[in-house]
Amino acid sequence: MKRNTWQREAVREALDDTEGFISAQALHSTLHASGSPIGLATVYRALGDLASNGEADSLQSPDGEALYRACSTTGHHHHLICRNCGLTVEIAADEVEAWAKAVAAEHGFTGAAHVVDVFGLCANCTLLQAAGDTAKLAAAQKP
Amino acid sequence: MKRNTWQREAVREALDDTEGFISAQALHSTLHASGSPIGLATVYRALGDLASNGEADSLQSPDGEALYRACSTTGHHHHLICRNCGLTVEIAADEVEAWAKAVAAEHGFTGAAHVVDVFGLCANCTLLQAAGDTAKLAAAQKP
DNA sequence: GTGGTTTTGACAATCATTATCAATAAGCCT
DNA sequence: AGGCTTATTGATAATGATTGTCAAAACCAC
Ligand SMILES: [Zn+2]
Ligand SMILES: [Zn+2]
Ligand SMILES: [Zn+2]
Ligand SMILES: [Zn+2]
Repeated sequence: MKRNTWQREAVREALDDTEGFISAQALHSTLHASGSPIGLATVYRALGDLASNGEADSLQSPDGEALYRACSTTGHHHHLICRNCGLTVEIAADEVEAWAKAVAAEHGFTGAAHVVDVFGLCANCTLLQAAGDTAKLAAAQKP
Repeated sequence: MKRNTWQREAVREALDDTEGFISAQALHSTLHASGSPIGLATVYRALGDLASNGEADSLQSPDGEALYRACSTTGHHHHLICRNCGLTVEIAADEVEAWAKAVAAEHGFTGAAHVVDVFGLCANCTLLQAAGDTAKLAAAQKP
């Protein structure tokens, strides 16, 4: 049977307190920084479980790292992510869902799943960059 | 200046001879198997260069491995990929391009790029699976 | 051909993630 | 509350992909 531990709850809360997507490593650092003695392997396991349960969304960063996020939207959706500060917007796109389904069917593919993410610079980070304010840009940068 | 070496050409040709997406490691194995003494680091570098030049497409596999492919379509496009045998179909989708651009603009994001891939079981692999022919399924499986 | 510069490749180093496995602690029963 | 069974934890080792290093080899313009 599945047991409730403070570790799992700590990971869930830390993820809730995080605005954008975050890696297992970074979340572990955050937890440690706030005094939690939770182990790294446990963070990996908890995040994996949350993702399986659908309580967290996960995606691969452009450089191949797995990132997680506790999304407010419960159903299937996609993300618009700032590549500097990590700010994330949840996007529902029935249009894209239909397209993905149609494309797979058209070519005889079954059991189709899709990966759809948009990465860019959010309005704020764009301003900072335009102003050449590298200091603030770096400060806003996600870990 | 950029120099021409048989190694780079070997990687380009090996990639051309590969039907679906392939990892650097797998391509290196393939090359070795066909008698080439090319080094692993060189394969990584060559694939990275090809991807930068736009001569190859790259994407992150669901488990975070970087995969490469020499696509016939020159322009921007996306992929429908069999998760068993690697069979890949190139897909142009103006609809999705427009959507991605609109979504980014709507939220004030700039310099937007997008990741759009569809994974599924191709018609052939679907048949094999339906027939419970695990042997052939495994045989068709990509390395 | 020669020489300056780029590229290669064996190997070490890094980084994320997973496997181990003994010690711990949840939940259940009494 | 105390004890038992077993899922869970966490320190650490192991794995696997990718990148860094740097001396030796290969290109190419002259
Ligand atoms: Zn931002
Ligand atoms: Zn979708
Ligand atoms: Zn297939
Ligand atoms: Zn596109």
